[in-house]
Formats: sequence, C-alpha cells, structure tokens
Amino acid sequence: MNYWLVKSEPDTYSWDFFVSKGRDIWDGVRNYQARNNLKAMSENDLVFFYHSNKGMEIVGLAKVVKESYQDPTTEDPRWVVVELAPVKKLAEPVSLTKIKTDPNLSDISLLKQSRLSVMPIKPEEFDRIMYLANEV
DNA sequence: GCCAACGTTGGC
DNA sequence: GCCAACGTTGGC
Repeated sequence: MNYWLVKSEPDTYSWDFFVSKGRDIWDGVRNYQARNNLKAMSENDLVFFYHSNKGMEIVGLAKVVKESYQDPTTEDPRWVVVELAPVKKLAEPVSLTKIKTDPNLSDISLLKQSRLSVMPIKPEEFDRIMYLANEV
C-alpha cells in the first residue's frame, strides 16, 4: 500500500465536484515526474486531495480504483491517467500553514517541491496528516 | 498582481 | 551540451 497526494485548483476541479462524480479519470498531467508517480500507483492506494491556490488545504481522501493507462485526451503516448474515487472528506481539513508548522511534516514533498501536482506521501506522513485531520 | 521555483524550448 | 528566454505553477 502506497500513499499519494494530488493537487487540484478548486475553481477548476473541486473536491465537491469530484464527490458528485463518484469516480473519475485523473487526466491532464503533463509533467514527467508527476506522470511517473501516476504510473507507480496501485489499485487501492490512498490519495490525499489538496486544493491549491484557493483553500490551500488537504480536504479529502481518495483511492486508486484503476491503475495507469494511456491518457485518452491525447495521442501522445508519453502521458497516462489513473482513475480515482472519493473515500471520505476529512473531518478537519489540513491547511498548508498547519503542515508548514508541523515538525513531523517538514520533509513532505508538498513543501519541498511546491510545483509538483502528483507526489508520494510517506506512511508516517500519511498517519500524521490523518491525525491532524481528526481522523484517528 | 507579483514573484520564486522550475520545466521546456531553441539557438549556438 | 550549454544556457538564455520564456511559460507555468502556486504561494503570498
């Protein structure tokens, strides 16, 4: 079991919209590092859903329901998608500010590589974020 | 709206 | 293969 975090701008694709769809294809990734992370996802891996720009907080938990395959929105064979489904909205969203001030999360990719849109989360970071979200 | 970080492109 | 120019992301 691996853990991940994906970013989305709530003005473009919010958590609530994702929930209303029930399950969706995660497309549009055009960055090699993010693409490699998509390829490394396995079914049932858990994925934090982060709102960038507006909100700037982790709002929900999703899971991988289908592993990576060719991105149907492009002919370019370099790009892939996965399919995700919502698991639950976090009891308490975990803000970027809170993550920044938590010494247990000082090494998280969200802070280290601020522009990456799909990133791995370590098990201990996953547990810590769930704790901060009142999900323990 | 600004700017830092960083990825991509293209000239040499 | 280097690097300047440029575009994009995302926090502030």
